[in-house]
Amino acid sequence: MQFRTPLELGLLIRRARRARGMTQADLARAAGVGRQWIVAIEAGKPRAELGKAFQTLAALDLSLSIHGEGIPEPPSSRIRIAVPDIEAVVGAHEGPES
Amino acid sequence: MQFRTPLELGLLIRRARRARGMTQADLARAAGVGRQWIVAIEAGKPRAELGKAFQTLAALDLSLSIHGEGIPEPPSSRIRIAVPDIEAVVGAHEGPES
DNA sequence: CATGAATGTCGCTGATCGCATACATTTTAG
DNA sequence: CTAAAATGTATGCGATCAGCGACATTCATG
Repeated sequence: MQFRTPLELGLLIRRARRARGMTQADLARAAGVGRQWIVAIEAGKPRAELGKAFQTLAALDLSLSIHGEGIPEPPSSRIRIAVPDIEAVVGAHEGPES
Repeated sequence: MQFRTPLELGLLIRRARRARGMTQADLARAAGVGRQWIVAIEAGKPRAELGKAFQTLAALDLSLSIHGEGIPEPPSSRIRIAVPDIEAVVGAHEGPES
């Protein structure tokens, strides 16, 4: 699921929290922040602390990923293809040289 | 590329910035923040403003995604399989009933 | 409808923010 | 090596934060 604003992040946090049957107070305790802060982040507060956002995502067992120019791709998505040495293959069919 | 801390985010921002040949001042201007803030975020400052982080990612044309319990998957990754109506299939081979 | 839980809001406080400017240090070119 | 550019650091400033406690409001559920 892609997102690009604090508001979208807040809505996603809320969905995930509810999917786990947690109250704002529960999540606040689990993330080590004030309940008020959860209220704010779910409402999309743009000036909230970045670090607490990470703590909250961790408390919800959510993982973030980023991608774009200059960001390495995970190896799992990089398909490795064995490229044969053409000369060697051809040579094998022609028998030893000269 | 997955990440879970402000420091990792900072390093990724730095890599993306350099991949684009931008200086911190360039990025600061593009993202609408002070150069000092770029220095801080790249260093992993945990109390930086969430909103400015989004602005910065946008300025670098980077996109964020999140996943975990309670987060909807993008439709493109959901493979749709047509499930045949077994009764109907069997019936077609047996001819009309009774 | 009644009640308790969950959620949103207010005012207060000490702490921190982010910007600007100036300066120090490191890196990059010539 | 030297000069310029890029990056990191320090100080001062007004503005905002996040937590707390107390309420107000909305949501469930019987």
